[in-house]
Amino acid sequence: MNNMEHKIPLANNHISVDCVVIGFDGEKLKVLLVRRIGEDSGGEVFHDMKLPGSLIYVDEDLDGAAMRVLNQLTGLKNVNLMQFKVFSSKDRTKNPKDVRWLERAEKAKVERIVTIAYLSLVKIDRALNNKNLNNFQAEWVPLDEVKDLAFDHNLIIDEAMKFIRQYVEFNPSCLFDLLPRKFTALQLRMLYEVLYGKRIDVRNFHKKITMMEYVIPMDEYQQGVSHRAARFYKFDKKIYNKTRR
Amino acid sequence: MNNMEHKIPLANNHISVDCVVIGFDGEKLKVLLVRRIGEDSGGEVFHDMKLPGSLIYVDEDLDGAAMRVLNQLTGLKNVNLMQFKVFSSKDRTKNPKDVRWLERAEKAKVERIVTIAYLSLVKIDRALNNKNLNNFQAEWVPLDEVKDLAFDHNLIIDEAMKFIRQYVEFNPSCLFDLLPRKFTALQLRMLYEVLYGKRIDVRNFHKKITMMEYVIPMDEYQQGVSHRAARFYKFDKKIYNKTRR
DNA sequence: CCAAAAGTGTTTCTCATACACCCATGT
DNA sequence: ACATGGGTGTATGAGAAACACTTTTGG
Repeated sequence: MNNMEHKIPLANNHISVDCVVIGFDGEKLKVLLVRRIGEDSGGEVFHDMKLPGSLIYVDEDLDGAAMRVLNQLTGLKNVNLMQFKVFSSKDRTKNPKDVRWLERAEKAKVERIVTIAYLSLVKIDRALNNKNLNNFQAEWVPLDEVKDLAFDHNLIIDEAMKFIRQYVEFNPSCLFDLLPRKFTALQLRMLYEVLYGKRIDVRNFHKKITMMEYVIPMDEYQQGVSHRAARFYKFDKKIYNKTRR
Repeated sequence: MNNMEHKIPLANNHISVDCVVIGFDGEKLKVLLVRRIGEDSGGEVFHDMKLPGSLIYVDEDLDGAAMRVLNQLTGLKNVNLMQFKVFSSKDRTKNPKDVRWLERAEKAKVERIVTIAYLSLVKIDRALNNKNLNNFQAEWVPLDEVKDLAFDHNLIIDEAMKFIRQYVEFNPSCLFDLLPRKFTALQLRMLYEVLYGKRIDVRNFHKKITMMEYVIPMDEYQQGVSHRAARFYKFDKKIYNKTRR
């Protein structure tokens, strides 16, 4: 691929995808993790968590592999998957726990795995209670309760969050991927607050919503709440796309 | 790497890095390309251009490989290299020209090459007239004169430009990587104009410069120009880093 | 003195921020 | 009636944008 001097190219690389799937429950951001069962050096069984991921197969490209992982897990299709970073450090597989687990899982010695990290923002209610979540022992874990994960998956999540914050600025529509189809102003505001880690003034926020022509106030209100019912809003993708040209 | 059903993982992947090296000559953006010599289906020799790149070697990670490519070519060290996107589509190596060239260059059948694209912004004057540029038959090509390149390298350059525009917003200091150490207001303005593809009002721009505390006016002026001499400015990284906390 | 580019101020508008009270509903 | 969260308007300041003329220098 180059006309430089030739040394030994790295053959037999392993390429994987890992998916950071983020949901929002109206209060907190959650990440979708799958359970991993392994044995430590003393032969003791341990449980921990990891990001859903997979090596890539011969008949698919990276986007396809990420899509497959996400679909198997959540049953969701047509979600927006964004490739946001590659992790290729040699010591991402240096932990003996991880090495042992890998060699059992892949039945081969693994030198290094280059992983392409994907981010997806999903409606947590649509991806919840799916039987596949049980099959894969998957769980929604609040971001602030994520423990030590396999490999460098904690790092990958951190980078994903940095990416989202930047991405939202340029493409605010992705926020609505996290919210139910009908949502209240409070939900949207909480989402902003939790993403940027600071409080937002309620009145200014209502003005902001009013100025977003693609956030449509509905004639529908909350029901059965023990206080004034909040109005529902919906996101209009067509209007959004128009106003963004 | 996963606990999903197992199909055949893709072994023997090839992983490469490709570097989009951008320079600015005071008027236009240029990209560093290397010449490629191949044979078409009729056995005729053809010349075209490609991005500098390389497969990765066993003893290096991706950032290291990108660094090596850039250093061999330009002699530059300690430049800021940003990994900005992965290209993994199967048909990025579908052009018969490219297939033939690859098989000759790598002396093996190549199914697919996943490439990690890097972006680097450099001072064109420091990386010009380097003897290595001749050794590798490298050339600075104005962005608007780039012809059909090997593989999907045109696409990679397009994506690189999108990336820069976003990146500048968050990290304006990278603009000064493109300019000489001493630069005029015009040069800086042209850089903005060419990046965003629109004209900027001169007076407003001077105000903008004044407000950027990290752009220091010098007591030095242009010499030997047939009109009023422009003042030189310099970029102060220390001040920049302070004002960004 | 002419050509060519450098440099300079004021006004206007938009947008972000700060801030406090009344409204609707269920218990 | 009260507790709970929903919803509203105004005033201020900062930064972006529009706009035209004078200055310096070499030829």
